[in-house]
Amino acid sequence: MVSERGLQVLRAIVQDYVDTREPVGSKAIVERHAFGVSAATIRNDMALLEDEDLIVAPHTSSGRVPTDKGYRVFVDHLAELRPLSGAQRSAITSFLDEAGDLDDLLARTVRALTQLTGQVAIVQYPSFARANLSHVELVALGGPRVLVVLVTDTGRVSQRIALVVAEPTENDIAHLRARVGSLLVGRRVADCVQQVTTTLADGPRPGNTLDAIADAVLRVVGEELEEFRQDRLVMAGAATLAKRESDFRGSIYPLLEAIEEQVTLLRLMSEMVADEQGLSASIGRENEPFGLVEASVLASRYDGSAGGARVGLLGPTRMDYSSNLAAVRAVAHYLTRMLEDDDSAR
Amino acid sequence: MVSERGLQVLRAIVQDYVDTREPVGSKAIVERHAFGVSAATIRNDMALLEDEDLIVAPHTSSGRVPTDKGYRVFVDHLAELRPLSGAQRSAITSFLDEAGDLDDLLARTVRALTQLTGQVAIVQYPSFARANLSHVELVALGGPRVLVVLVTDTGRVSQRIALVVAEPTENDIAHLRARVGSLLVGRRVADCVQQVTTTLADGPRPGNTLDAIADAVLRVVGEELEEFRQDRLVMAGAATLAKRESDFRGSIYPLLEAIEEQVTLLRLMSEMVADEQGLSASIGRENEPFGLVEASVLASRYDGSAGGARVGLLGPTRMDYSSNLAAVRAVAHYLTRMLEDDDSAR
DNA sequence: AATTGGCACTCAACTGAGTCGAGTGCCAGG
DNA sequence: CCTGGCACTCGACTCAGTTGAGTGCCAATT
Repeated sequence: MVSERGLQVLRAIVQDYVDTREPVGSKAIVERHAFGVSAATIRNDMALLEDEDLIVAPHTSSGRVPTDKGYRVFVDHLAELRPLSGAQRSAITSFLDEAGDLDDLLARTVRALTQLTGQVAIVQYPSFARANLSHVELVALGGPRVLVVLVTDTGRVSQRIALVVAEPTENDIAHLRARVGSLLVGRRVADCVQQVTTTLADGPRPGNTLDAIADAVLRVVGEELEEFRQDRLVMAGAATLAKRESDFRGSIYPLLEAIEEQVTLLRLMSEMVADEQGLSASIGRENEPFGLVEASVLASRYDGSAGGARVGLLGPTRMDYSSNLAAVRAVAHYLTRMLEDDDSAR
Repeated sequence: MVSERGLQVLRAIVQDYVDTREPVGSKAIVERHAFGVSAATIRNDMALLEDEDLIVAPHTSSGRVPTDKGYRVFVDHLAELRPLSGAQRSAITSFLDEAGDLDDLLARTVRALTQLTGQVAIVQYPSFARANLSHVELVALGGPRVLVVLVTDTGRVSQRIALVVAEPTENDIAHLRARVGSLLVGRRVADCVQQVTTTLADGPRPGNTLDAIADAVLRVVGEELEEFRQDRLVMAGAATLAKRESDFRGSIYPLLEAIEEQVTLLRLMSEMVADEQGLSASIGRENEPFGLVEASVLASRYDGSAGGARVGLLGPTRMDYSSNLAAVRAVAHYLTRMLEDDDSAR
């Protein structure tokens, strides 16, 4: 079993290794940290830590490096989150305060987070499945094209063009608007999807032109709603990976690909288990199913009236967990506040 | 002056170097290419090419490598575009045929191009400044929020929410819609911007609530129009840079950053000068003002009823210009065809 | 005048021996 | 349980020597 001092040694190793990028030896530890004991004692502790698979020696005779398990213990038990400086805090708030709509706010959030941490920042769009559909707007664009606009009560808007069989009259449009509106407005997005599919399935074959147009419009509405349910990510700082490249044994290709694909990261983030503070971390090999064995992801829940989602960052396993976790927590905090306060801006 | 055979030697050097990634020597050339002369003769030619700064020897005694100027001559005079295979052509067309709206079409275009070339693919949104505004739609969202939707005759749609001082009535909305519509509908986007700013500047201070609402709406319309004018890029394949990393002497950081920033690439692409086929290339040091000295950009113009823009790719200077230029040309060709044919889908 | 074979020369890349030193494991003594 | 001491390991570095691909140049050939 690892002693209390053993854990302090682990903490020292993690901190120094993150700092210097070099394996940490017993002598370096007694020099940099005020343990009241000799190097030989530290060595004994290190031998125990190695037995527990918390640290490992790259070569028979060199300093030790934390294992993924070591980082995990550090994050769970040893890391003291290093709070942001006042300047940083006010920089974040003023930067986020200037945001216009939701898209802008999230874009600013990732930029702030990547700036703060030097890592790849990620924010998940608030999930809209729980939002209610508040408006359906149809606009004849001339010819066989009808613009369909959906608006939720949480302020998300999306539009798409439906191609219909014939040019609808103003009257047709008004009629359709009423028809679709009564079917969907006021319902939750998740229910709307259901509603649309059953209506399309149950309804009689289109008997006349108007019915055919209605069907086409409904199909487009369905596609659009489907997109509401899909989560999306906003990211920034992908380029920073190139700077940290030496932190990765292999190529950064899988990371860049995951960033481009998004779907892998979405799955990863949604499967992370948060602690009581809403913070979560997935370290190194824990990301094996996602092909990101040399990376860590830190995330925090944030909330808004639309229902929350996650904000976090992606970086090499060898990262400064104390600072980065604190930054993620702070940004999530401010993001939540922005979304609660100022409903109007969304 | 460089002889005709000298140029053939340059071509051979470029091709072999791109192939093998290693400096090519005189002996390798006579082996791989059927020049009817001896290695010594080739050496003489190579000396001349070196005088002209078309090739360079990394070390006193090793094979030669093309200079940026050498690539330039190759691209301008020597490259025979290697046409795509039938399978590739039909893959592109069927992939693009499935596209829904404009966004989807462009997304598919970059994916096809990055697939084809293994490089970073880029497409510039069609410029909308010449398009006409065909619809302005206002929707009261309840409370002080008004949804503003703009539609151009080329099918681009964008929406944004305006915050106004008081909740407008249905009547107010109808009135505003007519007012803004008569001001802008039918005009070219570029003119609309002008129109909005002068109206906002000249008009009297808002005398009543409705005027204040009108002002707020107009301001939002102005912002939205401004965004129409800004060009945007769609990209894919950034991760491929990590694979080709060894082709870059320095870090790929500046490249990833340019990709993330977009604005650099936009400037670069807009300043490229196309040949009579609409193709253009910017090679290595020619990109110095943009900080991309180890990269090349190939681009081609494409056209649509909305007015055209550019599609292209970004990769290391040491790339297969023959294949890549052909791929860019082909993709631009199909994209143009899609945009001409099938106006309805946009 | 262009081409060619021959030849001396250069220089990066590789090899192998030797040294250095940071760091370890272990042990006997405090 | 801690500590100083000590033998040991092994990567990193240095240095000299070798190899070989490739060049530049020149005199001879066509």
